[in-house]
Amino acid sequence: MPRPAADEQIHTAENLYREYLRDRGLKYTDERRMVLQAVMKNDEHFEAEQLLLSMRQAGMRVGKATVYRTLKLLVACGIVKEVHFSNKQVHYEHTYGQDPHDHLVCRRCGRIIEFDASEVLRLRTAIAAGQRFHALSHRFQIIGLCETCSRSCPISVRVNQLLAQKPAKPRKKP
Amino acid sequence: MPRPAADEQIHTAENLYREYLRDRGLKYTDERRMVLQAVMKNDEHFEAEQLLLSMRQAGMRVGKATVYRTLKLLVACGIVKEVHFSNKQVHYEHTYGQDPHDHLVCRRCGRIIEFDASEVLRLRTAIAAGQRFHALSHRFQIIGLCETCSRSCPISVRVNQLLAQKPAKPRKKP
DNA sequence: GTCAATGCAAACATTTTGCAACTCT
DNA sequence: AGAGTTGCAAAATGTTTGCATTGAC
Repeated sequence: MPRPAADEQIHTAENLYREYLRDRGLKYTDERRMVLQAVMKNDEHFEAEQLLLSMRQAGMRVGKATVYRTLKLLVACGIVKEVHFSNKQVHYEHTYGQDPHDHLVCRRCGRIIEFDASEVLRLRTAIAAGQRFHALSHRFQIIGLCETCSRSCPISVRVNQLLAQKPAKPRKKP
Repeated sequence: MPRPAADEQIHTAENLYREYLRDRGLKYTDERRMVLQAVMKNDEHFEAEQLLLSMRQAGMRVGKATVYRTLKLLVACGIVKEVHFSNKQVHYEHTYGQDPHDHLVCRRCGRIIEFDASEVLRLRTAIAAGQRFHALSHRFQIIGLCETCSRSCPISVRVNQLLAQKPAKPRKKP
């Protein structure tokens, strides 16, 4: 499960990206190149804001809007994929050159475990065929408890975890 | 693919809900009852704001915050499930008493097609077992083009659809 | 020279929160 | 009576947009 990509891969991805842009009269700017690099060099999973931060810390100067705009491009050309782990921000992962995989998400500790997606792909093909649907991609995640949490986590605790409503504060009286 | 639930089902769901609340010292209020009813009677898929609106149109008086808070409860006790169709709001669906299913999402026209999830469940069990993971639920969607769109939609158009960035203007040649 | 891209700040949309008043149990 | 709940409006998020300026081709 390699996190950051090798330089080699970055290069191939860059070519794909460049071609994608050229083909539709878009420009290959410094910013777009930098975002691609940052995406490929960072952890596999990330969020937009996080990416922006890590880029700035690395001394690159980019605007937030550019990051958001560029991520869309990268998604469109298939180098990056959107993942919805939480209900808040979108998460991204660079999938270029990675083996297809999906995720197990631990509801308690948030751990993300990847697993090989071959079977899922097979199933997806079968289902799509049955519905005359032209499948292009999929999202699959299994939600539950990882080994550690399922051992240490009595049901009552689990249930309260689920209850997102805030702990119901102490009350003062008039 | 029944959209609204039968009164019978609403009743059973209500009991489950009630018990869930009682078990942890929460109260079964009018608002909570109304939200449940609205959820079950409306279309299978909906968004929070939409639900609020339909409730108000039906003459019920509830605050937005209550709707959001109650939806969380309903998710927690398994009557409602969150679905991420778009990157904007969360969508919900009431799953109580419905056959387990997942979705095909047409990228072009947004159509949602449901399919039986038995195979997915089987696969999920196998995968979870292999990773010593305790699966509780899953999210699965296949993204692509529905039959109609895949016929009428030349590649170039598809690609521009993907490109969420606004400009994506026509290209003229030098 | 053109047309597209950038950065910024303002706009947006959705969801969450603090708090006083209120209600179930 | 008292813990939990509500509604409201304000706050918090995360993401998008308008526009003047800058930059790629």
